[in-house]
Amino acid sequence: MEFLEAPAPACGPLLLGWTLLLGGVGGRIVEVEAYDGDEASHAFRGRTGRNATMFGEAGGLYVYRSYGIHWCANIVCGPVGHATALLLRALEPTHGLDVMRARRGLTEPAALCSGPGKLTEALGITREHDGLRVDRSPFALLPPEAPVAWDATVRIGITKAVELPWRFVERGSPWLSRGPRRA
DNA sequence: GTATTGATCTTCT
DNA sequence: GAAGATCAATACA
Repeated sequence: MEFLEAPAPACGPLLLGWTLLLGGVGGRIVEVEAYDGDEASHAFRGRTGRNATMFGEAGGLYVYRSYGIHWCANIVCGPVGHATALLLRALEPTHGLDVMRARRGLTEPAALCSGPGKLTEALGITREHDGLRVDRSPFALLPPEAPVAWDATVRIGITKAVELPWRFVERGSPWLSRGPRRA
């Protein structure tokens, strides 16, 4: 996990293929977005109550409420105080499929974790997990078994700094979030 | 198939 | 008081 000490845009491709588990439930990371001091970052205007976790150690989990309905989870990168993080946008479900299906009320595996709000619901991530480390219980972060081929595209769902190519996806993965357009 | 909108709440201005 | 790193349902072609 030493690679997380770098700013998020450099960490992004390296995080693809890792397996994130919460209580033994989760999957391979196939889509992330980097935020690093740009206008779309929650930390753009400095430290606040909400984004305090982003200013902490690399490997921490920054969880926030999105649109009043969903939770979104980031893995904090960079040196302490840099406030750079990777938004988890999609997982390939590999562990605890039955649990995730029950939480999401679905039978369709392709829709279990194909979006930031979906994967937090599937894993059961909430505000309680804000500030916890992804490499310690109840979380686990397992390295990729093989190198991952990836592409960089523009980020999704934001209104500022739209042009930065800071969305990283596993090439050809069928588990990606939908977004306005595919990569 | 694509486009539009409602749900619902925390945070910051 | 407005905006927002979303999702799912509905409306239209």
